[in-house]
Amino acid sequence: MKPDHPARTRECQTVSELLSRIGDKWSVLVVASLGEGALRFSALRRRINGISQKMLTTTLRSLERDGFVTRTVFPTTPVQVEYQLTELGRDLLCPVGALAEWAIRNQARVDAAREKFDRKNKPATQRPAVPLNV
Amino acid sequence: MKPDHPARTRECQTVSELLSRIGDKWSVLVVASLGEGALRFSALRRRINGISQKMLTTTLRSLERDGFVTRTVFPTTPVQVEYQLTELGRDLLCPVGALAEWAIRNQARVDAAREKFDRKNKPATQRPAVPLNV
DNA sequence: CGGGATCCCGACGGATACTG
DNA sequence: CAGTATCCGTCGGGATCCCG
Repeated sequence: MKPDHPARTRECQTVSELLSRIGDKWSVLVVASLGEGALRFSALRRRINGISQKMLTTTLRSLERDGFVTRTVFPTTPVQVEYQLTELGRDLLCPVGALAEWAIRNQARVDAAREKFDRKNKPATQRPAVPLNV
Repeated sequence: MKPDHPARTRECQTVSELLSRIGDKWSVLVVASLGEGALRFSALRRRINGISQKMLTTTLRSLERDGFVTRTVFPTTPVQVEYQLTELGRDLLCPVGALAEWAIRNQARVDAAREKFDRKNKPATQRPAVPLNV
């Protein structure tokens, strides 16, 4: 296939769309947390550490919709809800894991590049912190 | 390392942060477009197809800051600016490519899951399309 | 040509309160 | 316990105009 083949563009958009979904603030953390086994709502929330219950719900719904997790309700009192990766979800963990390794290995390089860029271009972007008491 | 080792959490956050950056609307498309060689601003904009000049600028600045692309200005009249992947940027293309392949291979599965979910849960979320001429 | 500066709007996401 | 509902601020991102 030619580098600038039309289909190439569509494929990139497909990737873009996937990244738009799992590239949000919490999806990857949720999927990774479920990577080692099923978890209940509260357990997930405790494990993820900064997530609000609203965003956990939203994220789980989205992942369920896309077929990455299943949601099982146990009609106890009070209710228990268990979340678990589907086979598609576990499958997704592979390429995401590769990206994860890359991110961990190259984090220092990115940080260094960023510092260098900031030092060079915008030493003046510093906030006055407090504009005094006018 | 234990599955719930504290460092595990930090690593996931690192991955989350990377995804937050390249998971935006255009970064991957830009990086992919530059994957086959350097391009000028206008060429990039023509190639990407729906991007505004503001977002192309913003995205390129961000990628430059993180050390993924270089920006070279040719002081002709009018100016020419060429963008090119760094070694870090080309390196990033590997895991992203893996994710890309996954997205392309499993697109149908995700779409199917989504349709199924929507049919089951929300047949009423359909928009009125056009609210008539009030 | 390659942007910078503004305006504007909708989506994302946090905080809080309430419910089955 | 596992949400839903509401309010609200922030930010992404498009449109438009201008500039060296």
